[in-house]
Amino acid sequence: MTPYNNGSAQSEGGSSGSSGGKCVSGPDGAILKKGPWTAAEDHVLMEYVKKHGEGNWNSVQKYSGLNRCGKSCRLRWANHLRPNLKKGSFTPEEERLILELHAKYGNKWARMAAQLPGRTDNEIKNYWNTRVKRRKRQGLPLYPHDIQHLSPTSSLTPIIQSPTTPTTPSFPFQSQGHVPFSPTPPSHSPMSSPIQPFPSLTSPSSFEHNNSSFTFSNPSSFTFQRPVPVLGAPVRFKSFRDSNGFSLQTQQQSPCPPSLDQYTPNQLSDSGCFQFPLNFDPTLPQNIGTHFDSELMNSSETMPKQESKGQVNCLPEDLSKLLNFVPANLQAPEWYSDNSENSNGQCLGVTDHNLCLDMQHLASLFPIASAADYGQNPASWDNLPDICKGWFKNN
DNA sequence: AACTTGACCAACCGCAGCTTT
DNA sequence: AAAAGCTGCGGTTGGTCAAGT
Repeated sequence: MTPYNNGSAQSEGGSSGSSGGKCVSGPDGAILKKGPWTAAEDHVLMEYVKKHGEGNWNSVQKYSGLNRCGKSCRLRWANHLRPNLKKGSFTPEEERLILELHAKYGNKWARMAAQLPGRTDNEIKNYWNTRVKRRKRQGLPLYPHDIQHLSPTSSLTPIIQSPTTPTTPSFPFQSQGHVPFSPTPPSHSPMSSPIQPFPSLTSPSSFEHNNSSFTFSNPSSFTFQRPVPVLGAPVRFKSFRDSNGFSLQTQQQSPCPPSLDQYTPNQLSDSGCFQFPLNFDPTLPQNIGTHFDSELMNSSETMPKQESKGQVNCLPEDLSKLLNFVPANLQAPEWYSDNSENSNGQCLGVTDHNLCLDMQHLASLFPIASAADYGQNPASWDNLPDICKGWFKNN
């Protein structure tokens, strides 16, 4: 019945389940369960995450008694249990976006998912593979004509491939002197590449840094090269401390969320959630956008990974100032709100959408409050763009 | 009604990259 | 510097269901 044999397969090998391989047995040799999750298991996992936050997936079994390997727990959480997940079929807008993103990035599902709030890489991947199959059978091109130009293989040759074959296009033009545009740039770990140059929030109206541009036309309108999007998943940032002493931690180091006591009352809402301390004006014109320049983006995407490492510790001071308003123990990726409508609705405009994602991305870098609060705080992280507007307004 | 096919979905696997020891 | 551990990503597999034959 179930494709996942709970006995035989697990007896093979002796993997601890803590590495990237099969989840066959726990650290103590206990047989780990595979296959579909039960409601009870879901509940246990939910409770665990509420209590300890995300990360430390290999501890789930240890502390919750759940007989699942860490990988399985992470996957279950990311794809099914985490708040704000959208269920159901993709909307036409989402489908369109997927096409565009795939034309740009290739099979970078996580990257695409980062730009589709509430959607998981797995969903997108499944959707795409299904689409590939269908289009192939129908003899249709993968991309509509108006999107094909985005594709690096804009030769308009239908990119029909086996669904099991990576659909990452090749780049026949690269040898023809075109600007290399890799849809599958070097894969960046969310936090290994995080460090696209951050803008200096008090800098002159514009500047360039390395190959990226950041323009700052007025305090409430700016563009910057979006960082490499990340999945709304826990980040690998173990810790970070800037020159001002700001520290950033994930649950990996601090499984139990620290108390909020250390924050001033105006940093915490009644519900204990963080609020931006400045005079936040929700009526501020929605004129903060990102300048989404694929070429610029590209240039950074191809940045050697080593660079990012060096940049981790050189956040501009002004950004650090901004970040200082964000409690280090806040623990909430962008989806930490049970109001999906709200979350999605805040990212309506195309440009704001990008910014929103970026800010959510940024937000996801910071662990938020007690995880028990998630779902009760629709205004915690999803409003980071607005938070920034408030910041700009007051600076 | 039984069978086939396609779409959708959930979950596993292996690998790679990063962090920690 | 190397090994071990952890996490995330992309590819793949296989079950379920609905529509078609």
